[in-house]
Amino acid sequence: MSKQPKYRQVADALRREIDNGDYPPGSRLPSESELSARFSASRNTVRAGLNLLVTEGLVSSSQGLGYEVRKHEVFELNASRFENLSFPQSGDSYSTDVTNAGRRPRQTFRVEMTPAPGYVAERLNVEPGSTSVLRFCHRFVDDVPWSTQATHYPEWLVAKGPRLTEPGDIEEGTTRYLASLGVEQVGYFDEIATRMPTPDEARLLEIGAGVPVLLWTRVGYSGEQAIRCTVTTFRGDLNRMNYEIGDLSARSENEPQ
Amino acid sequence: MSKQPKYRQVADALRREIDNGDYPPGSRLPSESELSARFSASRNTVRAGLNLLVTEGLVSSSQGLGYEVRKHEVFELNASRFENLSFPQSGDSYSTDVTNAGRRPRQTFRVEMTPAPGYVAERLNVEPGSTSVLRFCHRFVDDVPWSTQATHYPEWLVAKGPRLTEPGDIEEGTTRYLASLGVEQVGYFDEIATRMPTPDEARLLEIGAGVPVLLWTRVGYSGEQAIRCTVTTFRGDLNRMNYEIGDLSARSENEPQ
DNA sequence: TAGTGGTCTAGACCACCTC
DNA sequence: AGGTGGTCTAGACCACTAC
Repeated sequence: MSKQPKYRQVADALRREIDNGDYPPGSRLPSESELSARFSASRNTVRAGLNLLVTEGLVSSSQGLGYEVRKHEVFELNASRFENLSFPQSGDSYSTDVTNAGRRPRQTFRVEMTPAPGYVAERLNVEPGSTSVLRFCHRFVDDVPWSTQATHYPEWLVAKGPRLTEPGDIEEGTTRYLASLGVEQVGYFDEIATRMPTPDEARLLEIGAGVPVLLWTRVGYSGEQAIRCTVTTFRGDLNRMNYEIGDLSARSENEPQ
Repeated sequence: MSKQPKYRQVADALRREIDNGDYPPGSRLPSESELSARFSASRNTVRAGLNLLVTEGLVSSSQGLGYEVRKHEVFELNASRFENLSFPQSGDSYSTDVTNAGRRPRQTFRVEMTPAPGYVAERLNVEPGSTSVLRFCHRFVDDVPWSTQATHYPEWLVAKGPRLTEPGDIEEGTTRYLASLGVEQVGYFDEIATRMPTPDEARLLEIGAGVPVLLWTRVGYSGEQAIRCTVTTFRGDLNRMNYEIGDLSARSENEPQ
């Protein structure tokens, strides 16, 4: 073992004490000056150590209040059932999911015509920069920013389904609306990635340092044609996704062996 | 617009220049002292700005070398096909996938008997702390640490399949071996989450600051029984997962509309 | 050897929160 | 008012990389 720099010793000691339960989730750490005395280090050095814990997502800090141990409450989203073709739902599946979990959903919504970003154009199989309809949701659970969702529809589809450009919600859901026009989604291609948020994302989702985002890109197909590309950006500390594959009908959830 | 602190101005300016292509991926940023002169700020302030970019995953730094703009090369893993029940593969699916991509796979491997961690016990439906077999892989692509994979099997299954405890690879694959004993995996339950790496994970995967991990937990079922729990920890900057749902057989991948 | 980033200090002043 | 974290400085010394 090589000698660790002092700020790492500070971080390691505090991390151990947090893992150990000395500082449970939601509790406050000692102040910088107390830690400075305890570790015989300058305030700056202690700050460097605390900053490590912040970027690890273990604690958060706020001016005038101190450092708090993060609590993690996770919302799980079933991506196989979500909008599943065999489980048709009425209305907005996000709102029903959240309400079923006993939480209060809220969302802001807007529609705009916009050139398709390269990433989206590629997946919709249209020319980069060609016009697309963007339907954008900013979603909250109990007034905490939870995720953003941006769905792009290609121009040719708007000709068939002009209501896609309507600024308000589509009552029966866009999937159902398109199906009523004979454009039925028969399959999805999902991509999942993670990275640190851009400054814009950090602002929209009120993410502090040390929290990554979970990116979920879903392309919906009707036969050979891609008809939509939905990019959902989740706060990584609050969300988890799951998929069911194959036959899980017999699965028992409770009694241990 | 409120006035930003100086170290944020430094970060914002450099971020804009990076996005703008002034510093392409793989290139080096000016040295701290040069930036210090350019922004009329102390070296410490410039360092605070650069540290922001590091924790955002945009640049990395190394002693004696300077700050380098990260390049992102992503490996995509198809989780619906991977070990898919209808697409049986011979041998190790990881190695074949990587080789098919024209890269060189390498892995270290070990087996141990160990108490099942709470997280795993819950998913295997066994008592927390009861014995399980852990088969652990540390995987590299072209000698870059890529992921770790820990598969736990419950004790009762080892009685049926004693070769699970063999320290070496199982030639035909564990899935196939278990099937030959009448324990066939008929379905999976996948969970996907993200967070910042623990210090241990950061060491194993050689992750610097600003790179989250992607956690993939797969529980395999044979009828009502959970027979394995596999936790894969990916470097978030190098990996992406995808799932295919429904009927994508007609999907066209190339010609724009 | 020269230049780079890594660590550390001591002290100053500001902004925010609680009482 | 007093305590908390947030910002910033000037300077010192160390460790690593390149030449």
